[in-house]
Amino acid sequence: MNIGEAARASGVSAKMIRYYEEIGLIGRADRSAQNNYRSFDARDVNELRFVKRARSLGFSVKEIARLLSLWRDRQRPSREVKAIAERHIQDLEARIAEMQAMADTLRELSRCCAGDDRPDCPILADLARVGAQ
Amino acid sequence: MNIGEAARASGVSAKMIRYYEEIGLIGRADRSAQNNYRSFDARDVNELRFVKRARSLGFSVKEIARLLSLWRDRQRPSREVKAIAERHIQDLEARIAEMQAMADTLRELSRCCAGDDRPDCPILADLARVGAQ
DNA sequence: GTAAGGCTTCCCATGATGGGAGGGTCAAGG
DNA sequence: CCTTGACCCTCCCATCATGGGAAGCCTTAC
Repeated sequence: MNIGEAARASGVSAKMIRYYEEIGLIGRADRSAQNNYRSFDARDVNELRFVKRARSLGFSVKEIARLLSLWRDRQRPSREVKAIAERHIQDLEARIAEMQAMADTLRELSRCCAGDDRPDCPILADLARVGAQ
Repeated sequence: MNIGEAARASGVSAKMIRYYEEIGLIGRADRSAQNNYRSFDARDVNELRFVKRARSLGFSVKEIARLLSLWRDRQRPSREVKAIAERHIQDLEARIAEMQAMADTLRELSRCCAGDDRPDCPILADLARVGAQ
């Protein structure tokens, strides 16, 4: 299977497959001796799908590297996997809370803004406010 | 006022002040003829505080450029400011929803994971799952 | 034989931020 | 007068994951 087909089968772009290989997230693919094309098998595609799914859950490449190695290790303690997941959940929750606070503030400011032809604007007034940053 | 003092007064790092100047978000600061140091006044600091506050609400530099120009324009229609804010709120909401979905999925997987010495792990099982990406 | 499409590598850009090197400037104190 | 420390300057590099695009080789089909 060439890289294009592996990309289609896994949902990871050819560009990203090469990148993941370069940074060592996935192993170096075999090469055809004739044309130097990368060659993938079903195992590789499964690995790429794993990466794809983990990315879609927001894991960083670094976290995925760890998850992949735990996945390969039949003796892994599930504790370690769970710990990575929990840490990531906390990270997501923190970022969500931060953005939620931004959105709440903005909704309130927007609610108070007439949004017409007049120049008076509580949104700008808030941004220009001297106090609390 | 030198850049260090302006940084302290505005909460924007000296590094970022130079960057904002370079990309044209703020005007080029006057320079002392003697030593070529940038020179800031209260007006500049107010502008930097505006930028700082807008960044803390998650606006991109591009959006802030627009907000700054509306702020300077006494004839601005508040409609335009509100439109920018509303778009940004929607953007935030979309990103929050996305991260919320990730967190929900992960919480469920984590809840089902024993997190002990045994290798069985529904989190890895989900990542390795062949179906729906 | 040629055209299309796939593969290769290499370089560049993104967005906002920080780190650090190498070198000029200034003020205070010995 | 000289040193020291605290500024300031510019320039380059790194982050993180992703895509764009160029130049060039290979293969397949017509």
